[in-house]
Amino acid sequence: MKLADRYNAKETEEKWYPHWMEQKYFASKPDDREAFTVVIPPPNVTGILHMGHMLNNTIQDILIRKARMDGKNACWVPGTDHASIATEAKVVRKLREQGIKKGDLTREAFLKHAWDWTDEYGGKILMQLRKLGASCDWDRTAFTMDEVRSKQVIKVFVDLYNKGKLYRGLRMVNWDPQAQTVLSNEEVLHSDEDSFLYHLRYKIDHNGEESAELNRLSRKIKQLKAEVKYYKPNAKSKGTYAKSSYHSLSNLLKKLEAEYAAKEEAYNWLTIATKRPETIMGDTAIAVHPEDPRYTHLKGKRAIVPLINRSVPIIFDDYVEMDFGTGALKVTPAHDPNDYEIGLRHKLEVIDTIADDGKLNEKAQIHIGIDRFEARDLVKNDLETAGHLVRLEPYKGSIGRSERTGAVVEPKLSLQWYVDMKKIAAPALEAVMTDEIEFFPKKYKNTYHTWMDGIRDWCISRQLWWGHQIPAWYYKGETFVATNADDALKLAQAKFGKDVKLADLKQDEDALDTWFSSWLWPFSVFDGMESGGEVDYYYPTSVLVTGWDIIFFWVARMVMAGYEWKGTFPFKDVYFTGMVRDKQGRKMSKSLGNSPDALGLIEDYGADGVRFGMMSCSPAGGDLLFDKKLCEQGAAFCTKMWNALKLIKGWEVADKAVSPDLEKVNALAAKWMEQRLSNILTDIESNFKTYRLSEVTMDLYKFIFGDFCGWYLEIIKPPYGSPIDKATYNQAINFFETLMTVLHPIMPFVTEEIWHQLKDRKHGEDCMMSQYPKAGKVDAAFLKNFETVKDTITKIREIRQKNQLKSYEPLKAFVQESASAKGFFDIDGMKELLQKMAALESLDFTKAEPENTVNFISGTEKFYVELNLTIDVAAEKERISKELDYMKGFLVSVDKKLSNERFVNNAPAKVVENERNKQADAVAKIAILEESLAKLN
RNA sequence: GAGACUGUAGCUCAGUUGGUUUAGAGCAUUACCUUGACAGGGUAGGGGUCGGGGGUUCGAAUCCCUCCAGUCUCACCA
Repeated sequence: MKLADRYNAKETEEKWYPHWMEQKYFASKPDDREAFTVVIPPPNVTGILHMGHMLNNTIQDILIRKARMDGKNACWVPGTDHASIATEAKVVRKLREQGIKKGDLTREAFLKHAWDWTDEYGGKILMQLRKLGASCDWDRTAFTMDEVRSKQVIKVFVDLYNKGKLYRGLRMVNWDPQAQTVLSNEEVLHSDEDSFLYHLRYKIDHNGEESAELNRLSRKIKQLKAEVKYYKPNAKSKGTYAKSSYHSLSNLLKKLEAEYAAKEEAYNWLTIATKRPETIMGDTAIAVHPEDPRYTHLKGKRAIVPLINRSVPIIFDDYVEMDFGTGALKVTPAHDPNDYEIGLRHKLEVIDTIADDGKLNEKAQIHIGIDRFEARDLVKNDLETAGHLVRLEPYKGSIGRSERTGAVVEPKLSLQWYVDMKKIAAPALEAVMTDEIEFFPKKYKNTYHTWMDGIRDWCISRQLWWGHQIPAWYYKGETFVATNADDALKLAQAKFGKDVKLADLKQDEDALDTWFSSWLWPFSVFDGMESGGEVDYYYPTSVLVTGWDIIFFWVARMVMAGYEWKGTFPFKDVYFTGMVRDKQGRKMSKSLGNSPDALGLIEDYGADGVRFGMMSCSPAGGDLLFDKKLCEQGAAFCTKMWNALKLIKGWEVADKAVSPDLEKVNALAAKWMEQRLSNILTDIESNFKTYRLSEVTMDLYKFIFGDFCGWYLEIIKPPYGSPIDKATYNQAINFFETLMTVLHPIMPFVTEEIWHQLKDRKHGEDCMMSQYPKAGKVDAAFLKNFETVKDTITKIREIRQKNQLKSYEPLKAFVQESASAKGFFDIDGMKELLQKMAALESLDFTKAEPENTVNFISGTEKFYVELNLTIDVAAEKERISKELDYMKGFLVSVDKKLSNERFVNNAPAKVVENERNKQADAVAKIAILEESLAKLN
């Protein structure tokens, strides 16, 4: 069969993926092999594939395919999560477009819509993963809200509650007014934003009590005014005395008036600074620092909240920073976590002035029904009009926004469910710190440590319907937590007697945070709460591949869940991928429009091209700057391999080579290939162990492009029109086959295709299921010699190029006779190889420098190439001098080391010996060069 | 405010416990070659005082200190 002229990625992909599926290669059942398990970070069920998914799923697929080829029972479990906030928002929006309000629907009706939506769009992303070549066990596809997973989520909730590690409490929470749900701390993103610090003055309420000092001043001013009037110059006044009295008195009056104004301000007014003037209607105190001298006189006093004229106490609390703002703080316990704490300490009233939707409520008294940000401007205007706005100071401060909706988070007092994290965090922290679970890269241990150390309770209830409804039932102020309503009823009856009926119990309306289901993922996908089933075989999983951005959301919590319910870690290794950025280093985002269409890329460059592109730019852990060019390079790599296949398959095969010399050359090349293969396999194994997959990718790229195609195939390529010998042909096919196996995990499609083209295969014989080769022994001396011959060839090519000789023009060459040179050319095929590759018509030993030649050193040998043209003596001299200088400099540095007694005494023997060899080499080369130079003079 | 990380060729990065030629790769670039697998090719070359300064050491891109520049994470300063 004739091979296609060009490699067709699309055709290949459409051929092999279904074939692998039919053969059930992706499926895994427990057996007596070692398990290699990976659970997919479940993407949002209604999401679409983006670059981040491409990256981390490519990595997972590479690891899984490699493990499978290593003879392990590889199991990659796919699935999706229900993404409660995001999905609910999408469904709500869609309903609104149809003119349906969520509030008008019952929970059941709404959930029906949500399930319809999920069924329609759900799992699309998993179909897209197949295009990438992902070898997931699709029969195991799980969903965080399917029956098996839901059952476990509920069980976990009940279990934690019964163990006292879960509680319901009234706390200051992060409220998302847009999604109208509470959020966990991790779902709030803080960033600095420009705003203002409003300086507002509150009137001090002295309860009718007057200031003696002010009264005294006031009286004085009155007197003075009268005097000033008396001395006011007019027609009758005469003399300088009157005039000067008038001036000094009126100056004094001015001073006193100013003093009065300042004293009056200080006595009657108190200025505070706030970012949120719209919350003053919820103020229930003003706080100052107990040791602030500016405010000591205010002990026991009260202040009047502007606009609504509420009298609130002035309290003293050392939370207040004296040097921030004005040193005085308005206290609004309902709308600020710190104020809430202060409120608790001072038993302050909590007045909640903002409704769930972010609009002011009737408690605010003014601007009711206006959104908080609009209200901010309105209140500011009101305050300005009423003379309470002292000044506006531009201010940059941290603002918390909802990760999902982007809405500014509103602190709010609310009754919610929490996991008591301190009670489950300890083993999870230790596991990572002691490397029982190993992080790649290591630096994330730190991040993890900091977070775990200061861990705060996890708010898990959400005011949403799309999710697992909280299994808590309420009756007469009591809470009954059970896996189902009947069990809850039993609990209630045990407490309140048999008269309690199911209808009397009211189940909590809220749903659970999505992460409360995904943190069970490594065992819930195997229905693994209880042991005895498959979970015993597959758990703990081998490695988790995920972005570092969800280290707290997901990774840390999975570790905790693993220890809590399975008594051990959920995964042995964690490989954190970086974020995919564009080539300018910007985050990929919809608004920037810099995020390439993932499927479009596959369309353009083939799945293998894209996989190569992703891998060649992804150092472990670092962010990767994605450039389409790398995919292009990947696609070109496929073409290169395809062309190599065409070359080999195009050869005519004979029993023997055209000459015995060529057979020797081919045998030598085969030996070299074998050695290099062992060499690279050793590197690949160690790089796989440390997840340096971009190294593996690049090493293979260079090896196949350079060593295999550039050298090996060029060496064995038969002369034009001649056949190749059968042995060499088979070797070449075998090497190629091995290379396809080695590359398969990274580029599965092209390797499968070429692997099949290389030999006739039986049905069910496939590259993806073949065994990954193992490294053999490496003969370092041999490899070094081969490098020397390659170097010699290169140098002869260089001479040709410099002298503008054609690459095929035959040349005569000589080598300086010496023991080492003899040894070198004793290697079978070495001489013939050099002659073939450098197009030499002859290669002979010589004792003296032949006429008309230029020379060079390769390894420790001196070579001469005869040129039938006049040699540019000056240029030659310059070239040799340059090399001589380099060698001399080099020798100096080596000599310096060796003449240093402390080096010789302290450095390891191997290092010293190495230096001695370098020295000897350098001395020999310098001698040769000097001799050549002398000849030219 | 606290902490972490990074700084090596035009770009993106390797450089694995300090010693394998006085620093490597891919891409880009330059010159040349190219009817014999491959212009998505071949051959060769240029390009870096390893952010600056100081120190430890026989020896530093690698360890320590300091400064500079950048990135990120965490944190309740109104």
